[in-house]
Amino acid sequence: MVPMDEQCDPTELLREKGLSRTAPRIAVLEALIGAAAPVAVNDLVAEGLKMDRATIYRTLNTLRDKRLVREIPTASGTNYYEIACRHNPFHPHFYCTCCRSMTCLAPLSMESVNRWITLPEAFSFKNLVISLTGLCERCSRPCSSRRKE
Amino acid sequence: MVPMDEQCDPTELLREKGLSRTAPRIAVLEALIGAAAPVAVNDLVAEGLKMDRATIYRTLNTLRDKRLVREIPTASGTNYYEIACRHNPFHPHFYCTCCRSMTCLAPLSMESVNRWITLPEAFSFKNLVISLTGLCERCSRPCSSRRKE
DNA sequence: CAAATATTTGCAAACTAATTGCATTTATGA
DNA sequence: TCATAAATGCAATTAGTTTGCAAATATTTG
Repeated sequence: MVPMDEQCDPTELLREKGLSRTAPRIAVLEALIGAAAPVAVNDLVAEGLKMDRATIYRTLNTLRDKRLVREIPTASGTNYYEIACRHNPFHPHFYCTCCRSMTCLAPLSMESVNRWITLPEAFSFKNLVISLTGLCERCSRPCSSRRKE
Repeated sequence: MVPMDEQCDPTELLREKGLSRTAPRIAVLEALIGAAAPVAVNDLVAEGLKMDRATIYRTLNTLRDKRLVREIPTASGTNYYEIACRHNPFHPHFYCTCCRSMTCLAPLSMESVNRWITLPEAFSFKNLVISLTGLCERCSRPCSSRRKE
């Protein structure tokens, strides 16, 4: 949960990036700022976001391009999104293939990442994703008899 | 490109994992062993794999579950696959959002990964993916005027 | 080695996530 | 406040992947 202070004020974030402040954009940013972990578009709708799915997708793409949100793909085909302000520094994620929830792991400094991962020159880097998959605490308990793919 | 020796013989790999040796499974394994980088199902078909797409997807899922192949998701919604024998140790990938090609980066020892990424106990780990996105060498050249998303 | 059983494949249809075209609405800047 | 550019909603579409079921293939058993 990211505290909503001046660094994470939707209106301010949009202004800084030169994006127009529309109701949908502010609503999406607020939802992401209030989320405890990355969410999928379905989650946003389920949580009551009252706008067309196409608008949500377009908004998320815009915010991702401006680096206001991070996009985390999963092999199930669903992308997850989280706010990318300085109060939510880069970190790996854990995706539970059973309940399809995402958990944030401990933040990782970019220096340590750069120490281990080197990109050939001439490649222009844009984004990094580190994700683990498996079963979360709840779903790995023996009693739970759900999808274990 | 992985040399096709005894460690990477499709028939042998299937036997070790207790999977029946069917023509489609062998063909998919051969295609992956011969690939220089992770491929998507579309690539396999384009390269001449003569089997139903449903069978390719089912086969890849089976091989992934048995840890014979690694599955690498992308935010574009397409999954990529690579062989996971000992001649192809774990490594991060670079995905070019322009030409949609994947490049393998330098291998990373699991010890170093474990030094930086810790998973809470009670989570059962199954898979790790580290991927960078951006533009590859070719697509980042100024003359190329294609998708730069 | 042949028959019985279990597994896998191909085909068609279905499903999910995400994108797109276009008319309408909303935000911005003079 | 008005003119212009940008963003939204709706409906339709695309792309990737999965699923049910009958036919084919592999494995097991006698």
